[in-house]
Amino acid sequence: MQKNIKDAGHGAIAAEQEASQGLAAKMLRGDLFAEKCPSRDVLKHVTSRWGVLVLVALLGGTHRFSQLRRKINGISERMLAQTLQWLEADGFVLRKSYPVVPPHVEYSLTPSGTEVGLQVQGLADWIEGNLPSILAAQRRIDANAARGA
Amino acid sequence: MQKNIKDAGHGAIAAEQEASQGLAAKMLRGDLFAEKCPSRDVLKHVTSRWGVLVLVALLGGTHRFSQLRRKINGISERMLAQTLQWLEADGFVLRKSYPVVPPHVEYSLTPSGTEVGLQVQGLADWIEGNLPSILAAQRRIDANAARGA
DNA sequence: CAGAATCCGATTTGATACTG
DNA sequence: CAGTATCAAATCGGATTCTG
Repeated sequence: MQKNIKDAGHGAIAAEQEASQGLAAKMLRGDLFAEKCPSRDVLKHVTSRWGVLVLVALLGGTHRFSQLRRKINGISERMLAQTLQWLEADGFVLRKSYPVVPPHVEYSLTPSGTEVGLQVQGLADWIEGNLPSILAAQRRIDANAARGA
Repeated sequence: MQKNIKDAGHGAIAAEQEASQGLAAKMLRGDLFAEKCPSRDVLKHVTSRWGVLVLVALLGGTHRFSQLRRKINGISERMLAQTLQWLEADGFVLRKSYPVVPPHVEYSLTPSGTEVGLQVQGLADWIEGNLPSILAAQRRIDANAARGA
């Protein structure tokens, strides 16, 4: 493999698809299985450790920074800020800053953000709802593994 | 913060919920907003860098190790093995090993795995389908930021 | 309050080489 | 083919400190 993948900016999908499917410049959809497709970055932000939680939290409505921090138990200021910036840069989160004496900033989902939010909420809900059976399966499996797979 | 969070095993949800909602030992559902809830680990595996791709790939049917490796462009052997083990331990992936001369191993989704798979596929599809507009939004946003938000 | 900046340990990830 | 072992690099992520 070459080392110069650095130049593969956003035009990557086009190049990638052109190579694999012969499509022209007008790209219609991303391909997560393609190594250099920008969609991978978006997926990375959304599915980052805190991305899912932030999106689900914001589905509940506009929140302030410390509101989110309290709601998402265990997140640090650094990671919350970072995650919000990623999601904002992708156009999923809208940041509104009010120039008042004690700073006041509100975060909400854009229409686009609401759509991804709903997708990840589906996943989050499924996991929360099926946790008991997942834990049971985990126990069955490594009880089995312990005895020699 | 204490350092001994190590002891917080799987009983964490019960303790967590008991503390916040007064529930008894019989846990009915996980809570991703709770710091020590095991559901966070499951989410971590599923949304890990390659977890989503592996699940979506397996929705397409049974695959062998190297089939997956070829399909999921850019994944290393190490990470594919690791990811498959996580998903297997959570009961999402079924590993069948045939004791033949050139080793032959097949991976498929369990019923439970198919369900999570469909959830993540929803997300994956949305991202792939909306990539163009996401990229456009990204450009608008940092063009704006460049000029001074 | 809402962050930015810095320090630094813990994880993750990837090449590479080796094995049943 | 289907991995495991090992090492080095990159990144993640938290605690702390500082600012408007």
